[in-house]
Amino acid sequence: MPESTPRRTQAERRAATRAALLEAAARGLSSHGYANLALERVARDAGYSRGALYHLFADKEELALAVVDWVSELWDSEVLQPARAEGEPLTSLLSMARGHARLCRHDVARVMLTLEVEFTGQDHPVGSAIAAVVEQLESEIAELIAAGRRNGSIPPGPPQRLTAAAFMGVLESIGIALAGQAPHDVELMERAARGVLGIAPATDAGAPTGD
Amino acid sequence: MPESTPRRTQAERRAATRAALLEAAARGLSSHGYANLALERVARDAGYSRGALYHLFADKEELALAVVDWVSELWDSEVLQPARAEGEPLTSLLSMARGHARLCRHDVARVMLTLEVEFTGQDHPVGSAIAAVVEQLESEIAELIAAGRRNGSIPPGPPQRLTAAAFMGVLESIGIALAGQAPHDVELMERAARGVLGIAPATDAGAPTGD
DNA sequence: GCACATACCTGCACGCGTGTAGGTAGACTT
DNA sequence: AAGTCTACCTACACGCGTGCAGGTATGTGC
Repeated sequence: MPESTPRRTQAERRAATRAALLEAAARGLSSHGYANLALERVARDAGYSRGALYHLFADKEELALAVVDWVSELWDSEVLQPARAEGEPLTSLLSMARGHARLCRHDVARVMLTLEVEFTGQDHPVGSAIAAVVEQLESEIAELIAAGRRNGSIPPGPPQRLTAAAFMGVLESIGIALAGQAPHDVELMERAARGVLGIAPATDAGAPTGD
Repeated sequence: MPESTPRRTQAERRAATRAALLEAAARGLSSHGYANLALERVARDAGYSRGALYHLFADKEELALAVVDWVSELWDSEVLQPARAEGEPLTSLLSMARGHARLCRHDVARVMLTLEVEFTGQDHPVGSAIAAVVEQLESEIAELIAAGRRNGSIPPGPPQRLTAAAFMGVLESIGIALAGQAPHDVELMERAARGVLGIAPATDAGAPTGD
C-alpha cells in the first residue's frame, strides 16, 4: 500500500512498492497460478496500477521469477537452515517437515506447489525456475536420506532420489491439505515424513483418537 | 481420430468423437489446466475442429465437467471398488494406495490434482465438481480409518478428517512424483500410506537400498 | 428417392489481458 | 531555484481465445 507518503526517499519508495507488488504477486500466483493471473489484479491488490508494475519489472515472466526467488529464499532461511543446524540426518529431515508445516500457514508454500503443477511438462522459464528449486531441495533431502541410511537411523528402501521426491511431495501435499489448521498438522506432517522414510511411528500414547 | 469413415451409424460417430474429445480434453486439462487450455488445441488433438466440440458440448465448462465425471468414474471402478472388495479396513486403504499408483501411469490421476490446485479458493462450477469428488473420497477414507481404529489394525492419531485429507494428499503427490516410474512406486506409495496412518513399516529386508 | 435431421466445418464479433507510449508529480543535483 | 531524473499513471494497439452463425456433407424415416 502506498501509505500517506510521509516524505520518503526514492529508493525507499521503490523498495516498498516492489515488496508490495511481490507479495501481491505471490498471493495471486498461489491462488490463481501463472497463466490465469491478471497483472491488473496484482497491481490493484498492492495498491498500484499496472504502470508501476511494468516500471519495476520488465514483464510478467520477470515478476514471477522474482516471486520464485523470494519464496525460495524464504524456504531456505525458515526451513532449510534450521534443519541443517541439527546434526543428525533424520532429525534434520523431521525438522524440515515441521518447519514446512509452519510455513504453510502463510500460504507462501502453496506458490511452489501451484507453479510446479502448472508447469510440469512445459518448458517455460518460470517452470524451469521452480523445477530448479525443487531439484535443489530434493538433492539436499536425498543426501540426508543417504547419510541417515549410512548411520542406521533410516532403514533401507527405494532409491534415494525417488524417496526424496516422495518426501518432497508429501511435504507439499500435506502442507496444502492442512493449510491454516490447528497444531495437529505438525504431528501429521511428522507421521507422514516418517512413513516415506520407512520409520516406525514415534510411540505416542496420548494422541487424540477421533474427531 | 475420425478414421477413414467406413460407413458408421450416427450414434456410433457421435460416441466415437465424443470419446476422442473427452480423452484429448483430459490430457489437455492434465497438462495445461482449465484456464490455460485452448479448445482449438483439444479439438485439433482429437482430430476435429472446434465446431465439433461446440456441437457435442455446450461450452468449455460442460466439457471440463464431463472430464471430471469420467475421471471420477474411472477412479471409482479401478481403485475404489477393488479396495471395497477387501474385507479389512487397513487392507482396503493399502489397496487404494496401490491402485492409485497404478492409475497414475495413465496420467489420468493428474487431472484431479491439476484442477484441484487450480480451483481451490475460487468458486467455479468445475472447482466445485472436483471438490465434491475429493470430498467423497475423503469421506470414504475417513470411514475406513475409523473402522480400522475400532478393530485395532490402525493406531489412534490426529482426527480422522485430517488424516484422511493427508492420506489423499499423499496419494496425489506421490502419484505425480512417480508418474511413469518403475514398480518401486507401489512400495513407496505403501510406505507413505502406512506413514500417515501411523503404522510401522512392513518388515521388508530385501528392499533395494541405494541408487 | 425426397425431405429432414444431424455431424462437422469455416468465418466473425466480442472480451480480456499483455505490453508500450506519452504524460504528471514528486525527489535529487548544483 | 532551475533542470533533470524517476516513480507512477492513463490510454492505446495487438494477440488470443471463446462462443455463435451460417454453410456443407452424410446418415435416416417415409
